[in-house]
Amino acid sequence: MLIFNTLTKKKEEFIPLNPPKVTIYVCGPTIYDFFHIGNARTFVSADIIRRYLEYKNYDVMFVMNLTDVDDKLIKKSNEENLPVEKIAQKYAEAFFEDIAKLGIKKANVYPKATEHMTEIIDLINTLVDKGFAYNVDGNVFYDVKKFKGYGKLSGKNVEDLESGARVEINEDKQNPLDFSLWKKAKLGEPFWESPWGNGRPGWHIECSAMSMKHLGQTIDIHIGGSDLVFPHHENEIAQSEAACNTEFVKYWIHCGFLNINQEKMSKSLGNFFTAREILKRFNPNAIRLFFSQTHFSGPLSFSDELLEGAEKGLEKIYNLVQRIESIAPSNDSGLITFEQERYLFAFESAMDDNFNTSQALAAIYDFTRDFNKYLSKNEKVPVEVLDSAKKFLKSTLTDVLGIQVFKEAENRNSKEDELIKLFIDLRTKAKLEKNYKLADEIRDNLKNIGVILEDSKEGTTYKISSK
RNA sequence: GGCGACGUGGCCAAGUGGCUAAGGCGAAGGUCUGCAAAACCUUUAUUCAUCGGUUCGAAUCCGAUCGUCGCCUCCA
Repeated sequence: MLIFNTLTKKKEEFIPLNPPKVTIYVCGPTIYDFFHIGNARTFVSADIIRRYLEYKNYDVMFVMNLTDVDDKLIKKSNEENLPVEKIAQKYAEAFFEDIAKLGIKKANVYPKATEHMTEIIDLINTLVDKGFAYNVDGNVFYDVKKFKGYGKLSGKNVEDLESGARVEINEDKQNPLDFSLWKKAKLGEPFWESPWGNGRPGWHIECSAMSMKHLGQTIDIHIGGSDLVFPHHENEIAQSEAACNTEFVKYWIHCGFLNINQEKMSKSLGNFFTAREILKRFNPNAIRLFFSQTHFSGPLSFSDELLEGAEKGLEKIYNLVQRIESIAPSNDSGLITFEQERYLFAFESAMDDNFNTSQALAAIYDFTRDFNKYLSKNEKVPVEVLDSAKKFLKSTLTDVLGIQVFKEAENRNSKEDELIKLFIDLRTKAKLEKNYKLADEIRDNLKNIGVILEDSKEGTTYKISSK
């Protein structure tokens, strides 16, 4: 299995530190607002990576942090006149609701910065003791020049960055690139006691501390958006490796942005939709399919039209699932079978190559087309064929890509089912009497309430519109 | 200014040295149907931004040009 590693800029064979265990850390949200659909893309991508590793029988330990104290939270707290904890609590709840709707599997741990102050302070202490950090009047900074490997992830060097001159000017810093490990509390800000006085941690240090605490000094995979490569992840490496003298992360995985009109969707540009809004308008399975159509590392443009296209694709798969479920399996011998191994092979080969979901989907669509064809040609279908088809769709779409396809049918209410069948019978009678006007009226009216009738040789079936 | 990514059919998007350039959406025609829908079939890129080069052979490697975007400041 190959994974593209941002650190080496190459696809590398994936060899976990302690197989079958795999440790994954994902940079989660700062819980000061609802997350947007671009954030959702990264969360879903990380979820698919995790699901595929589990599919491959790895024992995955998955950690996603929640940043619950920082400048943005403090700002929001002032705006809404609520304590920082309340803001954090509110948006943490919203976060869990939204990721559940998106079908994202729960992490093993969701560590929060405020619950790891001891670990954070210990880590800063180590860095100060080792001479990698310095204290200026209660503000502790990391001394970038002390860490030889600084820039190895982002491909930047300290000199280039200095000449860039876009770095914030702070007279306390020895070097403009040095970053905060501990921020001295200003009046009215939340604070924790520390050897350097009251204050709070800088943004980068929490990830180092929490990753170490929950997953160990060296982890297998660290996932985040491309905009975190520099400075966030670069700084995490500097902190962790300086403190531990061991490699921090074996494989760095970065996700591409969601673009609107060819521009990055971001809070600061204001061109974003919250995942919440989008979930109100689109089926979460269609959203996940939409994400999977493009490789996670590249940019993905976002629009209603594109999402509607994904909905149509999903519909095609739903139709096949429904068709499979409506068929009575046969136990006759000598029936024609369907060879489905090659589709699974194609799917796995694609996923093995750096989680190439768009190629993996092609295998699923090929299966969909060919299996539809098989069903049309064969009146009787053996039990094993139906079972293996279901198994294929479930393990590829649902288990790995997180797209639910079998749920709809299970949720069908039996009263509703009887009622609809009553209408179908009435319409069938009308059709026999060649009363097509009435037949069409029944069909049209049912369609208007989201029940779609389909005639075939075997009779009329119905499906509930996915919208 | 420094660093980096990308440019494939009407749209989205795989493929990154060698079988007929995946797949989805859309469009057109057809099979089936009372008509639809669904499903299936056919058509829709002699060509991969442009121009050069390397090679027996390039969308894929190299160079130049044009265009788009990102990071260097909080950001997934």
